[in-house]
Amino acid sequence: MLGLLFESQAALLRVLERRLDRDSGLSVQWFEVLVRLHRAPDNRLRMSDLAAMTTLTPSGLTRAVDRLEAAGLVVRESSPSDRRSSLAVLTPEGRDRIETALPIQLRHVDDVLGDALSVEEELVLAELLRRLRDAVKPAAAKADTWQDELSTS
Amino acid sequence: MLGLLFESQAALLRVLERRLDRDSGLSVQWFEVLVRLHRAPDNRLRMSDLAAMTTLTPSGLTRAVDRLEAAGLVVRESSPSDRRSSLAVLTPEGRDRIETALPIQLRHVDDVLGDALSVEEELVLAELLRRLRDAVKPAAAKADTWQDELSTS
DNA sequence: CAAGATTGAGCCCTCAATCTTA
DNA sequence: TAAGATTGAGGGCTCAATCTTG
Repeated sequence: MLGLLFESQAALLRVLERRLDRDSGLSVQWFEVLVRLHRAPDNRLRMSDLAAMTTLTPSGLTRAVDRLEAAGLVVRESSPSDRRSSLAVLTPEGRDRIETALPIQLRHVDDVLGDALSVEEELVLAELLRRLRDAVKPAAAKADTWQDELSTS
Repeated sequence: MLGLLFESQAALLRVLERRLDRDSGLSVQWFEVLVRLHRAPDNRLRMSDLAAMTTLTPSGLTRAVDRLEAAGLVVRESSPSDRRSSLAVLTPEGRDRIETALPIQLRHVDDVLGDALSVEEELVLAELLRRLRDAVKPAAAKADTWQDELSTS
């Protein structure tokens, strides 16, 4: 059961990150960050909130945003309310990039999942995984936007 | 749905690898390899088969076995039937190590999963994940031993 | 030429420590 | 003292190329 979770995730990740890189030139981490920012109000999010929403640690997020900034897809702004925190903000170029990549990637997800599960089974799986995640990572439950975007996948 | 799979796996992995390292001094990759060898006939497996059973690529497996060998938990032997392939073999020390670690880690898995899901739900989740994995990584289905070991988890 | 295993190069992540502000 | 973010050190993984054997 635990092994299955790891294996299925790893195998799926292999296939999908390959396609994501080939079609859109993005890593999974970049994709995660850009999707979150794209859905966020005003296209901006605090670094620590972003870290809580993705599979990255705060440290990993810092490095990822460094590279996204160097690539021109994101910029950092300092928070007006709290001088300790900084905000990651999507640039117009980053916006274009994720808006192009998203529908392509969603189609790939459909392809892969559609072969294995029916629509009803996908819903059951999603529900069980949500419960699992919420138990292990409560922080993510608050900002739960992925499945809005990916619910048909 | 896709996001949930990644998130739940990542969050679970964080928690469990922490405990595995603290209690048994093993990484998840080492644990995977040792479990597979422990269950294999004669405690030995070809490198490529081992790679197909774990979340590692052939390349990653080579490095991991290098380190396991340096740690004295595994040794390499050349295959008698095919001079191209080598076999990873569990040492007595490796055997002790995994036999100590396994029950501890299974308890941790129970702790974490038990909070989130009922026994019936775990079975459903396992079945769905198995189908998903088999669709994406057919190679793993052949050597499907994890859930024997972890079915109660 | 294909299969099995390995290595060289490069990338990126994590932990722990550090710096700044609340 | 804690929260937010970052960096220094170290480790490990992947891809692509290579070497050996079938």
